[in-house]
Amino acid sequence: MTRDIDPRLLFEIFKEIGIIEQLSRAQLEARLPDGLIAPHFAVLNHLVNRGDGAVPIDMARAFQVPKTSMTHTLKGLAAHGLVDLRANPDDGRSKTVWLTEKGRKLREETITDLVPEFVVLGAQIEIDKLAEILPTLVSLRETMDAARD
Amino acid sequence: MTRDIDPRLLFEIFKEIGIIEQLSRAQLEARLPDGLIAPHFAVLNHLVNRGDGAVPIDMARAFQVPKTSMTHTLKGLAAHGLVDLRANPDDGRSKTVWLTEKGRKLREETITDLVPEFVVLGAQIEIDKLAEILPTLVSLRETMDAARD
DNA sequence: CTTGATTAGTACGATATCGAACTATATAGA
DNA sequence: TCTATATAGTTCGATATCGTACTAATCAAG
Repeated sequence: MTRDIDPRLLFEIFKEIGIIEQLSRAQLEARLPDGLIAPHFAVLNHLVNRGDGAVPIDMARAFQVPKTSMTHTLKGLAAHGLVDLRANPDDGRSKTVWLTEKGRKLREETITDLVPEFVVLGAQIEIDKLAEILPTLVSLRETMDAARD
Repeated sequence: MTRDIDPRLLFEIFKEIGIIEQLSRAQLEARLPDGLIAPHFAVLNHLVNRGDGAVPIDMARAFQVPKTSMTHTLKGLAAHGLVDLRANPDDGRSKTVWLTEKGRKLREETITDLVPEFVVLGAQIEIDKLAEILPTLVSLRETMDAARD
């Protein structure tokens, strides 16, 4: 016997997720230098996690943003000296993105700055419950991600 | 014995939430008429849930956006004939926001359009798990919301 | 009441997002 | 090899977001 989902459940979940996203983004951006916003940080973070030398179009796809938006974000990061853009030796149309020491350091410091905030938050909610939702969030994200074709 | 949270857990949760928010917003906006985006829908939805006649500044606070952004969003909704802006009889500085029949209908139809998408999604993930995360998301949102002073 | 401080909304400018159109390069098929 | 198509990146224009500054109305202290 299969059971259909109550659409209102997903509606509510997405509503809560939207609010949490907004609040967490505000917390992050409050700790970033002037002129930098969440997408800039996300790129720095991505480069640390996945490694330097990524191609802009791949990052645009990873973040689900138009390539024009990625161009703009990278331009901002480069202007702040946080990444270097180099030609891609394998493909004359594209570039590769490299973290500078400054970029690496900014990401590191921003995360450090966030930790106390996270600890306070962690003290006010049940950590076990938080740990439990992560796999479901990952699975939801993966399912939605796979569905976009 | 108290246990500190691992900041990486919250970091991961916020990362997943950020991605899910982006994907769900894309799904929503794909179903909205040209010129309308997620914030417009959020306002319509808010007015249905909380009732007509809300004051713009209160909605700005509810959505955690600057009042200038709310002015802009309401202007767009009014231009599309989805809300009416009227003077506030109780306060000459402010206005009240009222849904038009068209606005009510658009919200209704958009939700209807989303249902099939939600059903497909619901068929691919464990509904029980989804139902379980909602209370934790609510609690996380409430805690973060309360912390912003 | 009067006056100073506060509040709601808007105008404006800077930056962000994103679709359409364009350029340069790469790739695939004859 | 040629040529048509596809792809990466940029430019440009429209709209969105948001901080600053302003106006008008309200509130509060005396």
